[in-house]
Amino acid sequence: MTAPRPRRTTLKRVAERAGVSLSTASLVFSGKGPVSEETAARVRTAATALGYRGPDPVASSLRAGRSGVVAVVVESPLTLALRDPYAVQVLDGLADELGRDGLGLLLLAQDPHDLDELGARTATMAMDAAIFPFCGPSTNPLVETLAGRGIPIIGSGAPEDTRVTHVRVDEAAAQGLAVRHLLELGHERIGHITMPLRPHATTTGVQAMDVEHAAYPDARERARGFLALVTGPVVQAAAADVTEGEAAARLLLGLPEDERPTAIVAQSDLLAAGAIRAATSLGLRVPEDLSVTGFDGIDVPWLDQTLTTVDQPGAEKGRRMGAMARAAIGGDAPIATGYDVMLRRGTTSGPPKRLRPRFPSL
Amino acid sequence: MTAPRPRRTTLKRVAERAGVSLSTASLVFSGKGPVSEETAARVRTAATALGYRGPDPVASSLRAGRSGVVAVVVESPLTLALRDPYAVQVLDGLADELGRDGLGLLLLAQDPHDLDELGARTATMAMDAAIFPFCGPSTNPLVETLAGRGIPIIGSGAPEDTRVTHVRVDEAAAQGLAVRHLLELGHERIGHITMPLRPHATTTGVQAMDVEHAAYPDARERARGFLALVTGPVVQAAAADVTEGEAAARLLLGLPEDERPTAIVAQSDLLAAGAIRAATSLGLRVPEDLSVTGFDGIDVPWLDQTLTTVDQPGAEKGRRMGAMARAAIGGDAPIATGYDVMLRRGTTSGPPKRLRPRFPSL
DNA sequence: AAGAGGTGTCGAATCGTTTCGAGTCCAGTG
DNA sequence: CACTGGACTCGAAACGATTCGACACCTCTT
Repeated sequence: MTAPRPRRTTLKRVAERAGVSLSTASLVFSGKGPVSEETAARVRTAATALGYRGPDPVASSLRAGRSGVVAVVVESPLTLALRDPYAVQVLDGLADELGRDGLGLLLLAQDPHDLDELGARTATMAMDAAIFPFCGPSTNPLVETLAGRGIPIIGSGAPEDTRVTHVRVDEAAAQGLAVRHLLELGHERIGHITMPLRPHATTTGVQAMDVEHAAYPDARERARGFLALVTGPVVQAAAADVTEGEAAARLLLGLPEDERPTAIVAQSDLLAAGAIRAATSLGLRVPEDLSVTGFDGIDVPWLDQTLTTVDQPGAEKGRRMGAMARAAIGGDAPIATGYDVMLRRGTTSGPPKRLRPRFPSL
Repeated sequence: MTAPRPRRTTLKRVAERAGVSLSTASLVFSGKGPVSEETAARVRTAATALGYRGPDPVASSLRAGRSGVVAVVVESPLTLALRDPYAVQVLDGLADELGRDGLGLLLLAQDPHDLDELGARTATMAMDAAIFPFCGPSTNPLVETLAGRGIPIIGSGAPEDTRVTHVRVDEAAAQGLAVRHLLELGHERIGHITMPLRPHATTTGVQAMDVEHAAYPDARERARGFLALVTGPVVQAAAADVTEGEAAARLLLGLPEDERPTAIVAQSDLLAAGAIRAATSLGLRVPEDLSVTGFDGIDVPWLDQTLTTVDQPGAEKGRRMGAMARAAIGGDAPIATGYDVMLRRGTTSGPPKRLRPRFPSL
């Protein structure tokens, strides 16, 4: 936003040179009105001669009252958010769907240490809609700014605000699918690894109360879904990645043997992968000694197993949000929709091994 | 681009209501000119009363001749491109640097099956500069469109075009670092795994000629760097990911024992990780039976080893390109720059095991 | 008291399109 | 021949801001 740009060739100059009116020249480029082939050719020749670069998108936008840009807000540094293949899937579906309407995807990464910086940009960047596609915090100051500008906002559960139209998954029920599966297999001691419950989380055991006060709705709902079915130890991971998943699992597996869970329900596939690593390095076999379930249904090609997981097609979710944004831009009031997920059985869950029963059978 | 939007409150109406001129009202919001506190208050009151949402970014852009948007072109579906943590690092650095100037990052994913679709968007979206941050094809039709619009273009080696200003790494020399390292350790049979040499590549052995005709400059240059120092089997991976890296390595390790490489130079860390998996599953130990080197220097937390790799700080590279875009927008002619990388020794390389010497020592 | 130097305010021009309504011209119809 | 209806073209009015230069008006100097 500094030096002045060299003046560009304008449509007006082209029109003058071609000896037609500005309006006619415009018609030639937009192809909207009837223009004789001869005139059109003259205009095109003039354009080429003058090095005209086509209608200025900004001017078109001003006239059209629409910029063709949809903001996608990522509530953390990209390196963190996009570490998860699931997030990338969502983004891909989103980009694809927006592309269908010729809409551009403006990627806004929100630095948790400097929220205001992004606020300024959200206030001054041209956009027709905004999307919060990931499990971000339940409240976000950007919503205020955006809603204030009259920009339609789409989210997936978060932020929790009436001005945000959601693509909603019943996270609690979804997580419950995995727990039920383990219960049916006969597990009695099940541990849970949550995604971060709030910014700057640490990997540590948490209580039901911490869950209730979580800042991130997705993590909270999944944990609620877990706690609704069983009482078991819950550990929060500092980040939804393999390293922290492993650390969290070590906490659970470090319990005395008769308290140690025979199954771990992780809130994401990456966390589950970490749990499997922890088990392996402790000499536990999966699923014989420990069952593990994930969430998302991503590819984990470097894992030797197929995860039992709650399958949540990310690309489809992204597309759904993209379609909602399109609708909102088209002037339709966006409609919140639900979304179904399914349990997919893999090789990482099985019946528990009954070891050293406390009360030997008679 | 369909229904008309409801009219928004304009600055003009605010000015009228506040009883001041349009120019004064503008001054209040931009904070540029001297305005008495009293007048400013009146304007702000009027704005609130009318629900004025602040200056329209599009109108400002038109006036300023600048949109504040930088396009970032990804030459493949996002799921492919962002699978690589290195790419994400670059993107992160880029976003960060652009953010400093309040610039937005417009993410454009180019579907290899429908190049024209993106062409239309590049032609009609507002942007002040464009960046090709990844190892894309050496020629790209978008360059024509963008250059034709007079938009400055930044790239990292690709596309190879005089209208693109590059942040250049001597890829051949960089890859040579890894090869030299292995030669110094005493390896004599070294294999090479390349990233895809062209769109729609398959995992298969390739010849020097294929390398020379590669469509992707980065892969080509690295392979050249390899071939300049040793003659060894070269296998192309269909994608720069773990799965294809493993498949490619199997091809190399399937050679008869006395031709089988004792070391593999991979063009990316993900490929190297795949190679290590292949070795492990074949019962070969790394580095005792096989040395493996990567390229990029990313975190591979699920690997039990530390990769020996050519360290190429991605965030820094992204920042560099972002800074160049900023400069170009500021009106400075962008200057191509070079970039240094270093070999980082890890635990995946060591001296070769001398097995069954053909000429037993006397 | 005249001139210098600030403040605060305003009018008008400009940014580069798109689109609406009206007007011209000409061929076809009754 | 008068009239209707296309096909084509045009002028002018938006779209919503920013900014330059001019103009008051006031307060200090000298």
